[in-house]
Amino acid sequence: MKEREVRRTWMHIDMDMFYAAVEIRDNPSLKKKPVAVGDNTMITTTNYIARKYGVKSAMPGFIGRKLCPHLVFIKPNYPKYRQASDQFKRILAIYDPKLESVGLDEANLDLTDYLVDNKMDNDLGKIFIAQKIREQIFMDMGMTASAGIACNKMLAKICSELNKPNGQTYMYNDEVEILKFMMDLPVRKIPGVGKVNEHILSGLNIYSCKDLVEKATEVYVTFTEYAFQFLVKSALGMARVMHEKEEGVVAQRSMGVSCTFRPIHRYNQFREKLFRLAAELESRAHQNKVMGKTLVLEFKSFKFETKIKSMTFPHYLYSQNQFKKYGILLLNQAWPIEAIRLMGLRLSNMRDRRKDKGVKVCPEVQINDADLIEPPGGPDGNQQETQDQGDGGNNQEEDKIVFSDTMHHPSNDQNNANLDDEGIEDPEIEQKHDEENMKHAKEKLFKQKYGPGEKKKKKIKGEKEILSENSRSIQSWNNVPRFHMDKIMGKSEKEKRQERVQKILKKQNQRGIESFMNESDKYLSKSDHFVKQFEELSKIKNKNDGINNCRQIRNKLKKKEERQQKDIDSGMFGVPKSFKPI
DNA sequence: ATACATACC
DNA sequence: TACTGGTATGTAT
Repeated sequence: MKEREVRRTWMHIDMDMFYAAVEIRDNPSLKKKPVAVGDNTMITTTNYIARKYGVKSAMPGFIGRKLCPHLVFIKPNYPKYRQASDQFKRILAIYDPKLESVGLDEANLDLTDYLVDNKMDNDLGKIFIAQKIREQIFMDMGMTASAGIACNKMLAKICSELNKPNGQTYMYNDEVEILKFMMDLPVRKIPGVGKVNEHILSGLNIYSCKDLVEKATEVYVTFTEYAFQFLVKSALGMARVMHEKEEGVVAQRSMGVSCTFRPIHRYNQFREKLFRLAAELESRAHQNKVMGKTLVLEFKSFKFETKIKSMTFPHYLYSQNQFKKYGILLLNQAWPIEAIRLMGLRLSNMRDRRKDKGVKVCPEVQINDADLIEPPGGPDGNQQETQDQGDGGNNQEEDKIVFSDTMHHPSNDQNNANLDDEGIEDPEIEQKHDEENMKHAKEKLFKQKYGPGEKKKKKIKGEKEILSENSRSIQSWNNVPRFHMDKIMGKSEKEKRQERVQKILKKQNQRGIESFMNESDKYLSKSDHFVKQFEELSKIKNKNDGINNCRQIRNKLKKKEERQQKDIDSGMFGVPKSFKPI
């Protein structure tokens, strides 16, 4: 990554309580009432009156009602919000045609070009233009928005939160200002640092961005290179300054559907859900004119544990029958499964169907009785009941109805008639592709059962050093911070790392750290201090020390979690004990 | 390539 | 009674 870049201007703009605002606009009598968009199970948005009662988004509706008995619930109307969102984005596109949207109510704009073209590339111009955009939104839509203006996306986003609702915050493009601001900022405010990573950092006694920079060595040893760079750079207020995508169209990488229901456990029920999802996924894939090579089946158990089965095929899939047929393979692979409350089906490894005349396309397959045979393991996932009891007993029939109801070939769909002229190959080839896909799948399943015939050579993976431009977050650690001591024990590895530390300091963060040091006036020399700390840590020759350190942190986290669990169990937060599933 | 975890709205 | 759903992407194996 380059050095700190302060010459560009980004604005992050965010509609205030978007869904609720749309509803209030359409029904002004709601204006003075506490409003929640959502239902009894989940609230998606609330207005500021409801927020005064502590009713917030992502809160179950029944708790919201408890906190605020006269809360007005409104059923979400997503098409309406999408329409409003389009209008919002049309206004923004005047200022940056390449704007990046985040959900329906947020966007990142690179205002640099607009400001330069209009000879407004100065502090006043930037403040003025953000004001103007917000006014235009208010005039056209009757809704307010909040904005943050700064030299990069991350800072702009953080700033947009500071003056809500109907306000804006401008951050000067000045390194000292930025560092001053960042130092007191809790790490959680870094977009990409969520609950878990906040937790892990707290285990290292890191709470503010200042802590993060001061304890960079610990972070370096605890996290991967990639995450380390992300965290330290973010703490210094550095983030990407260029657009993620070159031109217009966003290349969506995966597409999926899922639904939540009362727990089910019978094979027939599973298959029924799968078939519904397949039909839904087909229509989505169709609308977006995409096909995909990888199919992912997701289950969420009654205990809220998520399981995933996925398979990549040699040929592209696009129709519900394909999703059903290959989805069954995934289902059978996972069977038996304990009772679940959610199932999802996702297509990834996607391509645009229209552009792929010569591409390998899986044919419209037929589903026959053989595909509907239950796998070994019985009709129940983990239950002992007999099949005739409960609401799932008659599912064989239900499946057939659902199946035939929704089954149709894409070519029957008038909207998409043109697709088939371009995308589909002749039936013989299609047949061949289906056979190849099946063969592929069977080989996979066989290998999985009996093990691979030949061991693959293990590839030595180079560590990811470059922070990808569109990355937002550090990802999973299995809930436990990993000490990578084993990696740095090897002499050459250690040397390499020390070199990297020097390099990071000299080439990337030096200016940032320098300013930081001047501010805090705590250290004599930036790199000396850093390297010294690193050497101290590297002295831990015994791997067990590293593991013990890791254990300490893990125990800390565990205890904290237990305490929180106790609070929940004891009925704090107004959450009934029965709320936690088993 | 597969499975899983985290994050964001 | 009752804690979403969709997309993206890092990490481990």
